[in-house]
Amino acid sequence: MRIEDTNKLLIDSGVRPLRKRALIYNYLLNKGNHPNVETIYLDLIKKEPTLSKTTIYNVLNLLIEKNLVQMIKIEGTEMRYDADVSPHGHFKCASCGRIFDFSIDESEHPKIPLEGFEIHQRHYYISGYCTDCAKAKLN
Amino acid sequence: MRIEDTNKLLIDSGVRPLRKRALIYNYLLNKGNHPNVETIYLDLIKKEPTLSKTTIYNVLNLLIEKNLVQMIKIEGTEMRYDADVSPHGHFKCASCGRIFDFSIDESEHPKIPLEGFEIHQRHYYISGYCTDCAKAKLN
DNA sequence: GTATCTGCAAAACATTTGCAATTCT
DNA sequence: AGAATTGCAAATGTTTTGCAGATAC
Repeated sequence: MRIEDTNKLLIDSGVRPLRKRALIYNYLLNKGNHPNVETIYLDLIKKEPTLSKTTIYNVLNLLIEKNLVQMIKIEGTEMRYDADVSPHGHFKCASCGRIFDFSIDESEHPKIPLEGFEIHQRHYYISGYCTDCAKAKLN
Repeated sequence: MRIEDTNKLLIDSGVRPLRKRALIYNYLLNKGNHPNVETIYLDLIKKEPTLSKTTIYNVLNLLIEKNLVQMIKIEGTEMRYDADVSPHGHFKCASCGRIFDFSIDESEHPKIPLEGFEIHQRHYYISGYCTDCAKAKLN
């Protein structure tokens, strides 16, 4: 996705499309993985040497508030960030560390046996071995 | 559960049933909630004044390794700990902060559309408002 | 008696905050 | 110009680590 299209998405959500904001959001949209702040920082300072981690935190928190990005808590102590806010699950491979997205059909969401509870968000996290690592283990 | 029974569980999992280990595991088993390290510490030093947080971290990491305890990452940056390692979900109330357990029937687990992946753990986290807070909001 | 465990203090990280400088319109 | 944003440095909060002393068997 081009920066201009990213700007448009920001404007549509009531966020002023500032240069560094758009850069960070564009990065998340295009990479499609689930980077931590460190990775975002190291990747982006190549093209934007004055970018700081504080700004990355600021922007991410803003984008989360505007529901353009979601936090993923699948790694140890750090947060991962995902520009795909549609309902989907995450699989973390315990061996290679990669995180895989998978879709969950609406009809497949487990019923929550909690009477009168109001559900806002669902997070489905799976851990185990991905195909590659499961195969490698057999050898 | 009595300490003697906790000791037995530890031995069955190949863990030497040391005094402070058993104390911490027994606490988690009996409380049945999802305390953070701070809460465990404050509760247990009442009866075991020489207990340190370092030991709590050490013991928890050992119990996790032995699959007697699982980490729950539903709060901001801190870890919560749960001695119930059977498959179940957690609901976090965004208003009062309480965490509720709920069971998920085996047949209800969503199918994971990832060919050849080996699943070890499933975490299902829901956030929203609990019944009490949902009602309070209406007033 | 020896290996293991514990606990203090310090280190290591991730994230937030205060505030002055910069940028945007 | 004026309001919002940025970035440095410091603060905060959680978890880990190094190592000396204590404990278990």
